[in-house]
Amino acid sequence: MDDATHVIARKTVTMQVTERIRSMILSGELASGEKLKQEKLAARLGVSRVPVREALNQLEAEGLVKVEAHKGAVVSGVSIEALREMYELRALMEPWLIGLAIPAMRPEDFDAAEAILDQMLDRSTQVHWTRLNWAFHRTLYTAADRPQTLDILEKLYMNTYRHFPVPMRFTIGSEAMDAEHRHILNLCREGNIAEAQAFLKDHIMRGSVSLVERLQRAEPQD
Amino acid sequence: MDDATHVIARKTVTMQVTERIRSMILSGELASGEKLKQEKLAARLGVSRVPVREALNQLEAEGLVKVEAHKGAVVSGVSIEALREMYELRALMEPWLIGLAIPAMRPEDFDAAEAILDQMLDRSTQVHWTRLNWAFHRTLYTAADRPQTLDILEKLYMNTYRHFPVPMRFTIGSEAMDAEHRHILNLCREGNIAEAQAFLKDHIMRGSVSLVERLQRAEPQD
DNA sequence: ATAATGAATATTGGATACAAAATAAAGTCC
DNA sequence: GGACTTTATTTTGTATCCAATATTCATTAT
Repeated sequence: MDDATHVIARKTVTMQVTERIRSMILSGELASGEKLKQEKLAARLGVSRVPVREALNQLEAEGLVKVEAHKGAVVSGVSIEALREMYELRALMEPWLIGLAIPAMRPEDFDAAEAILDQMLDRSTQVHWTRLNWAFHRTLYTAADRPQTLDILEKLYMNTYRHFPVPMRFTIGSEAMDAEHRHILNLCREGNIAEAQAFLKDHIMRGSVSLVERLQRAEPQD
Repeated sequence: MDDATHVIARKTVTMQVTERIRSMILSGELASGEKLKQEKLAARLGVSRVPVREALNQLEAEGLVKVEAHKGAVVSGVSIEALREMYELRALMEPWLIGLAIPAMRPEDFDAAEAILDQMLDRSTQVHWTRLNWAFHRTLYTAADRPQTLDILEKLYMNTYRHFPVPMRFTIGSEAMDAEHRHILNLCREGNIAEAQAFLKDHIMRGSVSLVERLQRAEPQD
């Protein structure tokens, strides 16, 4: 087990703890519904309870945990309805964003997006597929210069992708998905705003139904 | 179990401090850019620094303060560009929401909305005009049953209305504004989704340009 | 046996104490 | 006199300790 050798300067302990717990949640190491006891986490990370508490509060703001007064924190689960709503929001906001971005996009933006797509084809990096996927989408929107909107979307991403059932995390990086991404990128290159918006919206909604169907099959009740 | 004396308790100190500071910011008692020193606030509220710290972190998540490591917290100002973006987001999300809500709205929803409009005409309550305004809008959207979207919008509201210049806080509750609100409500009653969406969007954008113009006149530079 | 009641334990919330960093204030050198 | 260095003070970050609340578990009564 690696540990302690992580001497991070200029970063507050709370920040480090926050990042650590966040990545444990996003990776699935901490599953939905799991109780996060301050003392256990503090001992495990070699710090006191205070930064752990602040980290848990921070993560609650990000929607990753739910903390109730005097009861403690649990890794937040997400209902199928909530997931649907998140995708609806994405389908609403992202086409709007890309419409603003396209006229402002520069060659380096296209290159950056394409580089990410190439990375996604690399089998060895598939573990991080979800992160690369968001990186790709975000790259398309940066030229729009709407930082608050991006923040909102980033939170939505974190809270959708971490709920992908395990088998799905590997199959989603398929050729079909790659083709869709490259199609979006091409439409951006051509400056075809209307088409890009429409296709992007469909792209997102396809992801939604695909995920929801999987989840409903996995746990029909509950 | 008869006395209604202290039944209100059940609230953690951190929550109380959070609400107190939040209302101080929203009311303008704490102005944008003001430094919020933990010790001062703690002494003023008669608590230790710990709940104050947690409150400041919570308020940062809400966008009301900005806290930098080792430097402290300040009441967050908002640039004109940021305000514009917030209004854009509202103009994007609220028409979508109302489109979902209208088919699901019930008589009591209409009544609740109208009651709020009547309240807004009461001169004595004008101090809370901004809150009533949001209450009205939110009432229009509750039937849509999109809780996460409402949360996002609520944050946006808090961060736009508190930047209204003081004179504006009293003039905005005008007859013209009231007429617009009632027009929106009527369109909902009629089930005229397309018109309601279009008018609502214009309504929001009118608010945006009105606010931005005021702010630019107030502080032309910066 | 089951439900209700009340101690015992575990866990979180808050206060105090200490450490680290930043800001303010002297002091030194040129 | 001004800029840089160094010291002192202030302020925030973290750890430790105590208090409040929730949870568990044994006890008792029905």
